[in-house]
Amino acid sequence: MHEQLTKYITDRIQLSEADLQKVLSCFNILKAKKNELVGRTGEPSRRMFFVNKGCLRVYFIKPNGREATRRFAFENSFSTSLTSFIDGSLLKEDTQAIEQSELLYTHREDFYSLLNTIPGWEIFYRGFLEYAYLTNTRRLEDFITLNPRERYQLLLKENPQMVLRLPNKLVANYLNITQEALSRMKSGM
Amino acid sequence: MHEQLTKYITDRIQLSEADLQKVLSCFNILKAKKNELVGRTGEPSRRMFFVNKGCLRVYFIKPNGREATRRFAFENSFSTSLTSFIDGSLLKEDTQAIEQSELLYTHREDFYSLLNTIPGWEIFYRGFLEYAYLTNTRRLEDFITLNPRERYQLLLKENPQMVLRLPNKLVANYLNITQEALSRMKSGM
DNA sequence: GTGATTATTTGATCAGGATCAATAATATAT
DNA sequence: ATATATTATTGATCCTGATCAAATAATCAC
Repeated sequence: MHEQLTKYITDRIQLSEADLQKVLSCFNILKAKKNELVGRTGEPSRRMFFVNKGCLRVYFIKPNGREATRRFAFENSFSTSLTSFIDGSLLKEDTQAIEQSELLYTHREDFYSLLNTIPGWEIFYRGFLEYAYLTNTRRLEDFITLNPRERYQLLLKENPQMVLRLPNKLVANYLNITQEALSRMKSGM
Repeated sequence: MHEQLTKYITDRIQLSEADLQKVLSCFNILKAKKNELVGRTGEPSRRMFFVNKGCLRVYFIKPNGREATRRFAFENSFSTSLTSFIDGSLLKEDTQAIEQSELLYTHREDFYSLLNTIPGWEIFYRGFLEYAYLTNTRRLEDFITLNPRERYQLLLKENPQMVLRLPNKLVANYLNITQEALSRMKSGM
């Protein structure tokens, strides 16, 4: 059950067998049904998820009441509502399993205690933060430099599986365009 | 010369006097003239700046040849081209002193060696990364949820000194709108 | 201080994508 | 399997902010 997570971690940092077991013991299993929310706005629980199978979607509600997708997390990736995870505040986003999913999760408190007890874990978290920053920066840059059509073409080029795997509605939402506009783009107009 | 930096650091982490001196000794002084570039796209040098006085602007060139402002850094804040600082790659952005400025800087190599030699420094950097992530996330959210007019109004509300201090051209660029549009917004249409 | 450059304002036009509406296709539940 | 709900497509219209252009105003360099 923890093989994928083990590989993910040991690919990134070096840990003694004992420390690795200590880390793994902080992760619990959670099976989520399609469309189930595993994190809800306003909840105090901040969990860090690792996706074994399936897909998570983090989104928030815009002032106009519509949803805005923050990101997707597919197999073998970590996902959390990082803004709340960082400062311990209540969740400001929902996290939804958009497919039937198999997740591992650790509570914020356990995660942070690992930072103090396992030397390598600070490096792991640093790497996580750096990667999160890079990803975010790239996404912001895409919004600043590209129009909707160009954003779609970039996604298609760099993440074709996302376009294939997800319903139009979610792809459009992630690109911050209407599904009508995406539909027209796909049909090549 | 290092008083502001000392305060900035000691407000955030606890350091022995010896460690503090070790940190401070890594920072050099740089006076920059208005419009001078203190970091250029393609350069190998990755420096972390602390603004004692003046203002830095980080920007990159869009595919269409125009500039896009990543952020401004005013007095008492750190600034670096973080994407290159993180992975050691060549600079992908310019950093410009938009006013006559007084800067302290440390080289990436020195900064990273502090991470290994001074225990508290890892915490300092973690805080820096977390803050950078939060800032970036908020900015991305603004682009996703607000139209140009609303972005301007938000900036005016949350950062009025930025609108007052900077030329329209740069404010507009930061908001990713044309200066014509900003001019019309300011005149209240 | 004067000329030259750069920034701001104002006007006219245009286009991309949003919105609204209706239908068709899929997926879901019982 | 059928009914229901959700998602996708297509069409018509509209609106915001971009673009282009020209005139002023403000800065800068010498």
